[in-house]
Amino acid sequence: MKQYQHPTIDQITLTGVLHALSDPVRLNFVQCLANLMCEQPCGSIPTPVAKSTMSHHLRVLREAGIVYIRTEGTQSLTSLRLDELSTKFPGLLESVLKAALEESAADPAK
Amino acid sequence: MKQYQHPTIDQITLTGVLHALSDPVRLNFVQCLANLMCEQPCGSIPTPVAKSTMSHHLRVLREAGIVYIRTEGTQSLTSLRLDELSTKFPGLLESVLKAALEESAADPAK
DNA sequence: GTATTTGTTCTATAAACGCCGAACAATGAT
DNA sequence: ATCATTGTTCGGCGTTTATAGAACAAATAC
Repeated sequence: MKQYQHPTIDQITLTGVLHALSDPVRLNFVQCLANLMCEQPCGSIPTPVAKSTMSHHLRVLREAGIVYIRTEGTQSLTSLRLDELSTKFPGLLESVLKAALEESAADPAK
Repeated sequence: MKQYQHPTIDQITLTGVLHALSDPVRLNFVQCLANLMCEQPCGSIPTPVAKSTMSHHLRVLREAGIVYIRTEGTQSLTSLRLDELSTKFPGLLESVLKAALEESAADPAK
């Protein structure tokens, strides 16, 4: 397909990260990514939105520095930039993911 | 003046909190609030926006469950709901504030 | 009473956002 | 070459957002 541009660590901003994670669809996707612990094609994670919408969300996550995307064949493999984010903002993504987990556990609906 | 409505702990959502903190003006205000360690009138914290805009931002922070606002005389006193947020999302606000501090330390401009 | 202070609400505007379908691109399979 | 798979990009639509100024409300000071 094509190659993607990713921000370097010092280009990542806190507000950018928070904004990217503040959308339910994106947060849920990041949560799945963290659970699976390995890079995933976009299609392997179920989403409630159209694929063009998901492409937009992945772009936001990528430009915020949260995920790394590479292409292999026809699919684009997405992985969390966990190490780099932990370097830039220690504990941040961890506590967000923990909070997301607890919230979804407390609310069995949806 | 008037009294405000605040969400209960279980009405607070993670995406709501993240969204509220993803705006630079709001995040900066929350940072100041955390540093001062006590409730503050809105006007005591310098902001780059008009007071009507700040009123809007405070409303967002209040409705997200991040701040508590009460009125005394003509001024409205704002305080962080740190304890309640720590109960709902342990470590979250702490790591966001730590990240904000480190980011502003790394970038002496602005 | 009038004036001052502090903040809210209203109205408007411009930008950003989330969403989708259609068209397109690139790879892989038949 | 044709078809299927996997995503991206584009155009558009409706909603939300950040912003500010003007008008308003309430408490305080004079």
